This record gives sequence, structure tokens and C-alpha cells, in this order.
Amino acid sequence: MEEAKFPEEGKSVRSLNFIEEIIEEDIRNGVNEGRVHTRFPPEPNGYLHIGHAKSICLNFGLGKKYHGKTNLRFDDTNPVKEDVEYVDSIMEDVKWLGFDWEDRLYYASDYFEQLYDYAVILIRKEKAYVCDMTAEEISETRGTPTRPGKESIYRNRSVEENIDLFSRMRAGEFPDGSRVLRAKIDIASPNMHMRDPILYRILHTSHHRTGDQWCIYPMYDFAHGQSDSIERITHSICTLEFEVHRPLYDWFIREIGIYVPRQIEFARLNVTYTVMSKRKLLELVRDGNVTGWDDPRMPTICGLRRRGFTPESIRNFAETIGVAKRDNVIDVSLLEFCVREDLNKRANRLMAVLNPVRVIIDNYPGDLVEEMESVNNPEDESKGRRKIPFSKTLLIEREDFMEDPPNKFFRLAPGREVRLKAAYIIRCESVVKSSETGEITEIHCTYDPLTKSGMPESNRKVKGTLHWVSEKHAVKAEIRLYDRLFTKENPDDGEEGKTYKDYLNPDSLRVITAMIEPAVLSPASLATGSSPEGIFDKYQFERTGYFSVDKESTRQNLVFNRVVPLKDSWSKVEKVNKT
RNA sequence: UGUCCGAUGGUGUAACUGGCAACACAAAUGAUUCUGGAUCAUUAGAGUCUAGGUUCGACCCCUAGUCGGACAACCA
Repeated sequence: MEEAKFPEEGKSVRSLNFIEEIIEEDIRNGVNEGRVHTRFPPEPNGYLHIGHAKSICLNFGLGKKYHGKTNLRFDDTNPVKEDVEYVDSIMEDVKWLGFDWEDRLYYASDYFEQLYDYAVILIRKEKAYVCDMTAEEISETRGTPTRPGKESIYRNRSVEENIDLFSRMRAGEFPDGSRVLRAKIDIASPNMHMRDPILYRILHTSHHRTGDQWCIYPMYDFAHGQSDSIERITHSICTLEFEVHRPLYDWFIREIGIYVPRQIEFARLNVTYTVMSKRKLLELVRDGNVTGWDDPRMPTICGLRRRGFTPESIRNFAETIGVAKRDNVIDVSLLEFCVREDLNKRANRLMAVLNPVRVIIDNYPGDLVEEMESVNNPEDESKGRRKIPFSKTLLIEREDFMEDPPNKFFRLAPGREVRLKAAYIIRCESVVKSSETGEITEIHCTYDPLTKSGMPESNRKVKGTLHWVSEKHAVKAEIRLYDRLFTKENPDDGEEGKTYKDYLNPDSLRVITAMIEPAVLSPASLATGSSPEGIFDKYQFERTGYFSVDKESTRQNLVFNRVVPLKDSWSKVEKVNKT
């Protein structure tokens, strides 16, 4: 019944994922009076990537589906790693993906005072104590997953002494690392996270929002659940690695005695031929393996955006991959399918020749220029039509001609005919080659004037249709062709002694110069980075792929990123022929 | 020698909660096409990690294993 109200959400009747089942059961049981409130809680210490996009779509999607709300909350409890630069980029990315937190933008740092009070409550209940051991001592006495830990000698300090010490920690009387506040739970617990976890550490570091107001900062475990509780989050959705934290999450909420949110864990997204950890992404940027966080080869949201992915395609991808608890690796081809599906419907077509060879129409008047006409998008008549100049000297793709073609080659070859898209049928009469290199420099053809596109006589069948540009009318553009960043499906799963860096694809970027039909510069088209609206404009270059205007593009110096090539069944035929 | 979690075509997600294992991507075939794209039609591919058990009936419940993942930061 919920589905009917959200026709845009699911194609047909999609079954519920396990989180939706939990939520619907909670609603049926009247938990939280049927209220649904989620949150997306990034730490502002890096740029968001496609894995975060999954979480964003999940959390905001659930909020929308169940007529609830979704907060954006920055989990900014560690000032040494965090920065406003990241806060800004995260907000931009969430908005770009199409989600709106309205007036519910929060920071864990907003709750520092409240969190401090919660800690005092625990101290008074004798559930927390100040521990003077060094980091090394704490680590040593914590034990191992298979061996219990040893209790701290400071574990049984009096409430008064703990209160005094904790307030003096806050007051800045002690240096970094000298003391921590710990929960008094069970140092022998089979769950490592319950072995008297640290609640607060001393950090004389300026925070990007609270400045020097604090010199003690709460740990993730002490901040996250309570922040959820303060915001009255009903379903706190996070990734699988926090599963073992859940008993602690529940313990804090219960011992402090506050509103009870419910933590639910799902499997994080992995995608083939890329890495997803913030640390590795940062290394790629820092070591210059990519040009920045928004390098179009990066799996970051800003990288995908610059590459030319649309928010719709990413949302649809998130919907398609689903949500479950088992580890998963999604094939990049699914992501590619999602952009193609979207761009096919929306991107205007243009003809662009990426690897040109000259074609001369011998029987075409040298000074004549005809205006050909073509639809901008065959999938959408409302996108209108455009004019394309045709003249005696044209450019076509070098790969579209073969002197000695195999059987299934449907393109141009000596004596053969092809249709030039939106223009005439031409026949190849001869070729001219360079005397030094033997490379073909000119293909001489004749055209059949009766076959002009749209004319009654024009429907003669030919095997192939080629894209082309008129040489003297064409516009030059830099094209950046991208391939997968890594040569291995799982770069982290390498041979002994190798790291993900050893599998970087040396050919992940190829820059070429292409010739594009002049419509690319027409007012109707905004393919120029100099106007803000023009950035990220997307086109399908007929028969080659989808392309997006790069942010470095100007009207004088066009730069395009290839989002993704078109599906190419000819290349498969070629491969078969070779073997 | 721990705790928690998971296991269904190549990939991912389902299976009305115990009733003929389905959908998408990828793959293949054909039709169609002024994009070797798109579209349409069709096909192939798993018998659900293993062994027992309960049941008229098990992907689903029970028992014991196997394999994989997470957990030993004053990170999140």
C-alpha cells in the first residue's frame, strides 16, 4: 500500500528490503507512534564517495517513503582530522544528489555540553571512571579478542574523585593523553568494545566549530548513539562494522536513561576496479595518481559529477543494487548501465570525430555548403532539430574505413557504399596514402544526390551509417577518455607484497583532440565552461559515447570528459575475428 | 581458540514469511533501426555452502559443521 503513493520509487511492486521490513514492523507495532526519522552522519574528514551515496539514498529514501524526516549530522568529534572544507563539500554533494535536510542540519559538536552531562550521570552511577593509564597501558590491559583484559587500577576511584578529575580534564589542567574517562562495564567481555571503552580523551586541539572551547572530546561510541537519541532518530542505519558496537550503543542509552533509537546495520558498497576507503582515496590524491578529489576517475561523488554522471543515474544505481547484510561487490558495468539509461533519454546528440581521416567527395561542388538537418534526440522529439553544414571535404573516423575489410564490416571500404548520417549515401572510389608512412591521408568518394536524407528517393538500403563533420566547419575540442583506475577487479586483493597501488591502470586517462560539428557552440548548446550553466552539459556523440563538458572548458578551448562509451557490439565481432 | 554477522545463476537483489526459486545487470539469438546505440522478442545459466533432522512439503525452522567478513585506534 505504501508503494502506490510513491510511483517514482519502485518500478512495479518491488519487495521490501530487510530494513524496510523492520521499519514496517515497528510501524505496525506502534513503536515511536509510527514515526520514522533517519539521519546521514558523515565525519567531515574527507570527500563523499559512491558508497556514501548508497547510504544517503537509503536514509533519505526511507525518510521520504515513510513520510518521515532525515537529518544531516556531522559527526565531528575528532578535531585533529576534520575541517570545514569537508563540511562544505559534503553538503554540496548531498544536495546535488537531490536530497534536502531542510532545517535539520546538526553537528555532534552541538551536543558537547549535553554529552558532558551524560558522562557525569554515568560517573555518579559509578558506571564511568577517570583512568590515568597511558595509551599503551590501556591497550595492553585490554587483552585480545580471545583473551580477557585486566581491570585498571583506577577503576574503583570514588565518585567524588572522578567528578573532580573529569571537571579538571575539561578545565584543561592535564596534558593530552594523560587521562581518559572510561565506562565501567566488563573488562573480560567477549566483545572487545565492552571492555571499559574510552568515553573522553584530552585533546588540546582547536575544533573547526567550537574553537578552543573544549579540550576534551567524546569518542564515536559515546557521541553517536546519544546524538541519535537527542535528535529522536528512530532508525539509526549504519554499516556492518558497527554491528559489534551495538551492545555498547544500547548500553549507553539504557544507562543514561534517554530516548531509545534503534541501530540497524547493512553491508557497505564495493565496486569493481576501484577502491573505496577514504585513506586510499586520500593517498591517490596526495601522491598525484589522480588530479584531485574530483578527478573524473575517482569514485567520489564530485568525481562522478565531473565525469558526467547524473544524480538520477546514481540514485537509480543505489535503488538497483539493493540493501542487505552480506558482503557484495557490484560490477562497474551496472553503474555504467545506469548512466547510459539516463543519458540516452536526456542527452542531445552531436556528431564528433575522435580520430579523423579526410573524405573528399569528388563529384560535390567545391564551393557548395548545404545545411543538413537532424533530430537532437531520437528518444525525445521535443528536443528539436539542428542544422549541420555539409561540404566537399569531410572528416570521418579512421576506424570507419578499411581497405581490406572482413565480412561483417558494415562501414566504408573501396567500392562500398555507406550512408552519412543525415546526409548522402557515398561510395568509396579510391584512397591516397602518404608516401612515407603508408598511412591513408584521403579517401575519395562520390555521392548520390538523390539520396539526401529526407528525400523520397533516399531510402536505399546500405549496410552502415557513419557520423562525420565538415572539415572547415568543425570545432576542435580536447577530449579526455577515461578507463578504469585499476587493472584488477579488487585492487586490495593482490598477490603477496603488492598493494592496490601496484594495480593502477597506466592508461586510465587518454587525451585526444576531436572535431565536433559547429552546433556544439550554438546558443542552444551551452558547451562552454565559461558559463556556469554550461559546466557538466552532456551530449551523446553519435556512435561513440556520452560526453560531459569539463569545468576547465572554455568557449575557445572546449574540453570534454567521456562519461562512458556506447555499448559496442562491433568490438566484440572484431575480437572474435582476430582469434 | 572468543564474540557478533553472513552464505541463493557470472554479479547483485527477491521468493507472499513452510507451498512450482523470480527480477535487474552481464551473456547469447533473432527482429528492427539513417547511431553495430536505443527498442522489441527470445534463450541459456542456480536447485539455494555441507551433513543430518522436523514436516505431506524446507532457500525459509532445528542441530552440527564448512567457508567468508567484522572486532584488540585516546579514529569514525
